[in-house]
Amino acid sequence: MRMSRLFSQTLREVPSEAEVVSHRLLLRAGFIRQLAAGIFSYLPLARRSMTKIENIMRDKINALGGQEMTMPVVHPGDLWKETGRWYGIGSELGRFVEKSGRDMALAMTHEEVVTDLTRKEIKSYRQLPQLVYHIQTKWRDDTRPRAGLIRAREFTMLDSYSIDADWEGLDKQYRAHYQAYFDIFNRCALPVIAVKSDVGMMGGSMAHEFMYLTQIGEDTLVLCDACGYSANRQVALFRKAAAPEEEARDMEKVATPGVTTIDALANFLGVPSSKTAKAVFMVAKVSEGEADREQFVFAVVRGDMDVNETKLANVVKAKELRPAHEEEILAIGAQPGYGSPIGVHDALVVVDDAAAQSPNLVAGANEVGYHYINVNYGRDYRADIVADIAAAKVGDACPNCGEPLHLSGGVETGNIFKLGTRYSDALGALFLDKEGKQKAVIMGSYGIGVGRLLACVAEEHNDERGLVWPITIAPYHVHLVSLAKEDGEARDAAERLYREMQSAGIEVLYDDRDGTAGVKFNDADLIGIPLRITVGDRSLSQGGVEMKRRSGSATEIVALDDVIARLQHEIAALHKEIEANIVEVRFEE
RNA sequence: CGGGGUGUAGCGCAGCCUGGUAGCGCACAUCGUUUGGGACGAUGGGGUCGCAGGUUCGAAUCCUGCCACCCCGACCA
Repeated sequence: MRMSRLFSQTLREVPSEAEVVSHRLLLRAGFIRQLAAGIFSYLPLARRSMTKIENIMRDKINALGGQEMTMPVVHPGDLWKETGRWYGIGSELGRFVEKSGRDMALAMTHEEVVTDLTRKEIKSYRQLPQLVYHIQTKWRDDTRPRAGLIRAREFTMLDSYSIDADWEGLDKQYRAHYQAYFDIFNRCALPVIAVKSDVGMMGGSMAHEFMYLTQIGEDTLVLCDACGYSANRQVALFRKAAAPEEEARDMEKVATPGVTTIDALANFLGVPSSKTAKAVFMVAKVSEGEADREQFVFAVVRGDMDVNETKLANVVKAKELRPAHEEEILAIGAQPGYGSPIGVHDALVVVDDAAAQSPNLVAGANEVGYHYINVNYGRDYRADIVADIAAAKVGDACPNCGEPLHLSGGVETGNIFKLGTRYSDALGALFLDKEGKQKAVIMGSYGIGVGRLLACVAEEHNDERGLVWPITIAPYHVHLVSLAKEDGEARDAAERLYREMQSAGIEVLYDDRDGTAGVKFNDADLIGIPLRITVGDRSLSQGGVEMKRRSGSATEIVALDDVIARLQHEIAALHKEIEANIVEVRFEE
């Protein structure tokens, strides 16, 4: 490609809307342009890189036996009503009405459509297992898109769907994806870790997320350096210190004027916060068929812990959870600041297992200015649910090995879900097994965001001058910079090299523009193509052209006749360096 | 959805407080001089000042409403 003909231009100044480095550089280098919040055009340079990413994905999923297809972006609302997600998902699902008056949905994911296809195509165990995939546009009307391609509303995603006759088959395909996904990220030179995660709106029984660790990440991960335990904070477990064994003492009301926080309470009574019970008031939205119902949720954790809202939402089967208003709290017989489950009514009481096992806690008296001491679960209050609803925090003990946990930010670049029969049951995707018995197919779904992956690679591989693409997904292999002033020896050499590279299959971006060396070098650094060849009178007088890697500072003079062979060697070497970094992963159950 | 901020040429910004019909840098076009790390000079093209009302002889500027975009939070794969 001649740069004089390239559609996009580099920007000297950063558009003011861009804050994170990948967004800034992708804009400045002319890879992307924003049309609206979270909606982007992918210009020719980005398109080339994304095509390379997609081809890496195709390689890896094809190797698992995947069959590529394309499912639509516009879906009938009825299909989403059949699985209940039309009602279960809020404004994030794009909806519109056809001219005939029929409800339609924009694809935010494709479980409905692939399961609908499955129920029509798959009749017998003889057709199973199956693995189908596509690379397709999704629309998720995120309330707050941000950070360029990291969190867009319209984006392209690889998603594959496994269909099996039995659970062993699902396990096998799930593990295969676990490995294949690491391979994909490794080939793109993006370091990721896999963490256990919440199943969220997908439903199902097990999920892992592939996380790129970075400050700008919006997810919080809980990690153990000692044994490698890793989980999204939403589901992270931790070992809770057992409460000391004590005889239950008599409950007693004590005056605690003006003491409304756990810290103040522990201070006032001279007890550790682990000897107190913290009350958290939430209101859950629970789906009941097509309607939603609000349910007051009274959560209790020990004072030294916080409620994990995802865990809580899961145990109460809530689609949404919000803090309760003061009037709602008073209405169930509780008192903000002095709340406890003792004597409340019309509330779903959820008690964390550690709080339930801790004797003689301090808890509110549901009366302004008073607390109870020596409150004991079972004797003084009851629960509808006892479960782990506490959030892991820095320094908590690892659930596997007991060593202290730490936290990190992460961007979710991919995820894998064991869907089980969540969708096949809902849509009746049934097959006949060997015995002629009708069964629901067992499914898994697996996804990677293409644009987000591109942005994460840009976030990981850059320096103060611009992007530094790994060879595997760089838009071109070689940036050929001509410093020829006018027609002459240097121009002829550059033109000749450009033709030779093209016929040798070397992908080359040729800077044939008029302009100064500074402008061209700066653009080359900004765009970040891995290899740079510079042709000018000076290099010719030194015996040829100058070759330089974008990632390093060393330059080498290469004779004109050797350039193609040297480049082929360098390109192969760069590929080899990426392959060398690929590590064997083990599947963490 | 709550809090904060910003909308003036493709990009970055000034002008707004104190109303008088728009300016700077970069980019773009032409010519000349330059040419190995963002050159110089000259000339030129490009803006219904986010949109709609209002106040006024007169609005980028003052008032009201709306919209868009960004950041923080809530939310979310």
